[in-house]
Amino acid sequence: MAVTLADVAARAGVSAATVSRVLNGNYPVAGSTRERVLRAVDDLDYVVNGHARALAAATSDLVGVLVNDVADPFFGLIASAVQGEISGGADQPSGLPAGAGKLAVVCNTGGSPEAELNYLTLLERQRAAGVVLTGGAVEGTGHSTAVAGRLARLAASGTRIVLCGRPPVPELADLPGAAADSVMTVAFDNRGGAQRLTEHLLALGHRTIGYVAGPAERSTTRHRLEGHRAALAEAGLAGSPAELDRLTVHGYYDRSSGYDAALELLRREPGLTAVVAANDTVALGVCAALRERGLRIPEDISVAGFDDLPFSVDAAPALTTVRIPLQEAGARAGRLVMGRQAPPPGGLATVRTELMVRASTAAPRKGA
Amino acid sequence: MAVTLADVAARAGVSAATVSRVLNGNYPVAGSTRERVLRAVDDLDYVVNGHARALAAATSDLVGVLVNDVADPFFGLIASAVQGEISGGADQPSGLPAGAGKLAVVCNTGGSPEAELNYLTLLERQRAAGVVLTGGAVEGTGHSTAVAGRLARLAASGTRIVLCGRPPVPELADLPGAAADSVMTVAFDNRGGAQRLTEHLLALGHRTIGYVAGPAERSTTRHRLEGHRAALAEAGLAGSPAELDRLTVHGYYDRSSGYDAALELLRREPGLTAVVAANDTVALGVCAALRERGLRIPEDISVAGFDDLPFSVDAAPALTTVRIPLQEAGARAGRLVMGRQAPPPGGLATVRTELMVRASTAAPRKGA
DNA sequence: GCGGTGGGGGAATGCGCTTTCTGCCGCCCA
DNA sequence: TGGGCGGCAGAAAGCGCATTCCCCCACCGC
Repeated sequence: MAVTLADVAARAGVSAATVSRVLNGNYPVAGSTRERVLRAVDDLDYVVNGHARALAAATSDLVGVLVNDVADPFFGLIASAVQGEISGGADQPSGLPAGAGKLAVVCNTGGSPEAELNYLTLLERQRAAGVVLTGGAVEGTGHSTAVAGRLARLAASGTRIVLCGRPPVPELADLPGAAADSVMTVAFDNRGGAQRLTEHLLALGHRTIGYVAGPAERSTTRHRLEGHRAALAEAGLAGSPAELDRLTVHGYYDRSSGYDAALELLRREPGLTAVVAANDTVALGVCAALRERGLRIPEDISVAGFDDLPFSVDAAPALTTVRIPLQEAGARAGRLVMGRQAPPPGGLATVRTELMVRASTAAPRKGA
Repeated sequence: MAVTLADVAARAGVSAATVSRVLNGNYPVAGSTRERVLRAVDDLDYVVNGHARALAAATSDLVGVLVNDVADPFFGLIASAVQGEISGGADQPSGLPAGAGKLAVVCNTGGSPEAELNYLTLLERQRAAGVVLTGGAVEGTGHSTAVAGRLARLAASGTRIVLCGRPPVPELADLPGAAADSVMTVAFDNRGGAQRLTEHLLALGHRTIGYVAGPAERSTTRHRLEGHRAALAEAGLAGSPAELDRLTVHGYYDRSSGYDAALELLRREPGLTAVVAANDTVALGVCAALRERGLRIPEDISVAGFDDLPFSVDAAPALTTVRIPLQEAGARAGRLVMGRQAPPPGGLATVRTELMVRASTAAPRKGA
């Protein structure tokens, strides 16, 4: 049915080996022969069988990209950037001949640890050339150990691993031989960003700041919360753990969680003058809830987000937030996973975050 | 290095064939034998080689999803939904045994026709089980013919094809044999939605309506524009082609295009009372430009978008737009491409769009 | 003119798995 | 008791390609 190498060889009057060599260009072939082969390939509309090639050459042109949810711009931006890098450099996905580009397999884990593990297995099955893990790690349970195990096996079999926006995995630091070098991390400075954000609020005069955190078991949640509390502590506002927890509500990284959390915070502390959200999406939910309660932003209450997603600047009002250069981070992860860029020292690179002060934060009202 | 079927067979004291049968469960194997094999698999941490399997069985667990840009929520939402369906049903991506789920290969074409073609070749190379093409088609050039050709070949080789948010390809209607049934379309009613949107504006009393269209050669752009003009014509406001074109500016589907286009429209027609944008993202850019010009929305000028992306409700003001059930459409496309749902009659399903009237549109000022 | 040399091409092997095609064994029925 | 049959398992033939090894044939130097 399908056209095979042998068909092309027959038509060009050469052996299959020669066709293979022409296609891969890794062996000298006379110009005239090459031309005949190429013409035959064209005539027959031949397309190599990737599986056969992968099997014979023990290589793969797949790179897995694990994300919590592609529909979330945070991950979409990263995935897009990774994809741009791995599919044949800066320009278009390479044509037939070159083919240095690889295919991105985007895996939606939905934030589920089991799904993450399953996808890792699927990728191992496909002998993926590389894997990019994005989003915060799930901590606490045995999950991180399980992931570490899978990653170790992947790394051992030559798969390059890049953690993007996720802390390094200690278990992977001391892998035998070259495997250790194939695990790299592009981390975000969540802690520092969160700290600067809260410092900004404190500088404006806020003293009663609510915090809408993400799911408790995620590293991203923890780091941002730590940064927030570090700022509080430095300002001498640490308070008791109970007090801190009273002004902290956990939820998911989505709009409705922000909405619910804002209501809850208001119930716990009507004197709130500012709310920091886990991310911009959550912040939008917070704003919606506050507005429905008749509060004006930022006159009555300030709101801040995180990530600086594209829509944040168009929100009402424009959101004060912390910018993470997601596309740059994703691009870098893509280059690393492709082996096109030297690994950073220690295999760890941390991308800076930047405070973006906009219209959703202001000094609290005098009365407050 | 890697553990193979033979290793497992040896450890279990059976032949490779038996191991294969246990793993695939497509042949009777005695319970005790199965158990021994399973234990060996577990002991050895065996993971099948997907390429070898694909080669031998002439099947693949890859499904390509072509999008213009994953970072764009429009495509992210669709991709996410498709992905959810193909990776093992409603729940998590199937574990090791079942394995009915497939992997989604998300391909960012960046809207480039060549990239689209290249990806199609790459997917053919991987003998993809299915391909979902999203986003409007590029019309006019020879591109659609080229795409039709590639799709025809894919379909002929058993790959299921689903066009999502893209008009049917006429050349593919009369493929020989079963191939015709493997091409399906989930279209969006862009035309109808656009028409209802403009009718809404007309009903409010607007008579001078600017239109910020997408790239001229895309089918989506054309359909929305047609709907818009159909509404105008029905209201007896058709005007001359020149007049229509004067109030139409083309750009990309991004924020900055909307920004620039709004300025241009204002220059051409200061008396504008409403602007319809190609999509919500563009509408945001339009709003930003208008606001900078000191115009209030909707008091001075109304703005409408399209798609009803998640952020639209949180924009300032909340955007009037046309909702496309993207996740449902994507999920349907996913089911179709997996063969889990019977193809719609004629292979064509059209998803309805719904007018969402919100705060960005209102009656024009009396003076205008 | 002869052995040497090296560029170019073919034959054959194997990658790891699926899948006939056989074949063995124990059981039932005549 | 013997022929058959059903339930299982093994042997082996590929799937389509990359690659190693080998060979052939100019062409060169002596």
